[in-house]
Amino acid sequence: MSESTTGRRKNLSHKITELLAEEILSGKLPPGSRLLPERELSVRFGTNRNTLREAIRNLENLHLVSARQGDGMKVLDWTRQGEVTLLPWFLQHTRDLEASRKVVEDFLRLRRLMVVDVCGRLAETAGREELNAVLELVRSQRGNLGNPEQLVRTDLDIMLGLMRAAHRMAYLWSFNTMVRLYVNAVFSFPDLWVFVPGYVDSLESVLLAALDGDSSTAASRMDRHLRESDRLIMEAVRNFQTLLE
Amino acid sequence: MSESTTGRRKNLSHKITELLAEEILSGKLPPGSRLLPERELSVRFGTNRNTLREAIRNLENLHLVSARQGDGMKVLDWTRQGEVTLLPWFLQHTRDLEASRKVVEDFLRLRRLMVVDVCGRLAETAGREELNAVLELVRSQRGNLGNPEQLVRTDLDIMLGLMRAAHRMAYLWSFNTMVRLYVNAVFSFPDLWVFVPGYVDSLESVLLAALDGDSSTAASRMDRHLRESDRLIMEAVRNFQTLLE
DNA sequence: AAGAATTTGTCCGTATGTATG
DNA sequence: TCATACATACGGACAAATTCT
Repeated sequence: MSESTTGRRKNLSHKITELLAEEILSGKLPPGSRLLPERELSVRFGTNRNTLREAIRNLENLHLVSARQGDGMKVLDWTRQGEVTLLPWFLQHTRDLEASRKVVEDFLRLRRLMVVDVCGRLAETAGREELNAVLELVRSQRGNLGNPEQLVRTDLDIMLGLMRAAHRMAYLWSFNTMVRLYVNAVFSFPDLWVFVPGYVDSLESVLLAALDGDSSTAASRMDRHLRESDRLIMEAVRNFQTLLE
Repeated sequence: MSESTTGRRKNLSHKITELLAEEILSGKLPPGSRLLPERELSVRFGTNRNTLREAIRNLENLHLVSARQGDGMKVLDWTRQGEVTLLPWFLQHTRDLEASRKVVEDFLRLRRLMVVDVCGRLAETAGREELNAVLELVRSQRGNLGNPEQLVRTDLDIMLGLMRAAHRMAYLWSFNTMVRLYVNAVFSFPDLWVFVPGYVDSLESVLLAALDGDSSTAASRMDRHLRESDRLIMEAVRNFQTLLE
């Protein structure tokens, strides 16, 4: 399912995955309902069993359906059993604006928790060179103020840089997964490219505190920064959703 | 890759995935090195191209390798670009005990961050019936004190129950992913089935605070509980690793 | 600059195994 | 016991992208 995060050309099985995911996430195929057998589905979509099975496997990886040998395929209760990779699919196919707003809100909140936690031990885990490298990245943002897309892109790099600097692989890998899910969404909606006033100064002060050996100050500054940033983003989301109605 | 989380029989492509992952994670195939072409690899593993491509796709999903049409396949810098799903693979194939210890530590820490955060708004987001259901689950643990495996299993259910009760899909789905990665590891090592003294009382007091409308007390209690629990688990990990040396 | 060689991407058809009801 | 339905594996053909000559 890395196709959903990269911008690659879509193959047939991916298109079928989207069609079936749409039917499931929109409620047309509710949890518990059974899918047609593979052979019949492959006829319905005008393809062969192998290609269709590709699509089924994608749906299984999203925990949208489960297939049992000898039995058949049924739709799972994805609201309870879904995987994190389901997030972009959900946002794309649901028509429940309130639910998708909550998903974005929680997603930002998770990001904040992780980043702030990492900042809280930055001085102990990161080397000065690494911190300086991120600081330089932050300062380079002054030159990007006229280029929103570059601003967003570098902002993600800064967060990733902090994760890398902290040398916590589990955090970095979890963050990688989240960022990859997020990046497509954020680049699809320029309306959400929102930055707080004093953006560069805020982040700069975080790095300076860390370089000063004061992790807890770094953490509290990052917390304040992200809370404000997330608040603006959620405001933008609401405005954007209002336009859709 | 759901095969790695479920206990299904391993097919050929999965075995090939493990062989190649082992070579990569052990450093035999370092980042930047190129893999043999698909056709040659399929011969080397005594299979056909399609089955081998299955394995390659698994490695791509783990962000261990990338394949480019017309070019070839190369090993990625997985320490920087790995996905969260790489965690169990890393733990299984690395021989770096210190690194794997840190991974487990961070994993537990992530769990704590998420669970505590959810507890911090439990009274506002969860219904009384849901909280009572989790409370009942907690109390049922008294009857499982002689059955460690059931204790572990229900402990996971309690955490998942809290996530569900809070009605935050992004949290629940992220947590689902983490739990599924964790569950195999934890059930493979009974040495790590460690529970703090007063386990049931601790969790009970969390739920009672939430039912009392006091989310912040619930959160701080859960924080204390998980810090102590994680500390014991890490101690068990260290003891276990000492035996391996 | 053009074309040949190499390599992955996509899709199809088929045969056989295995779990389920 | 038997039919059904998914699971696995193999082989082949052609398309598309890249690299090299």
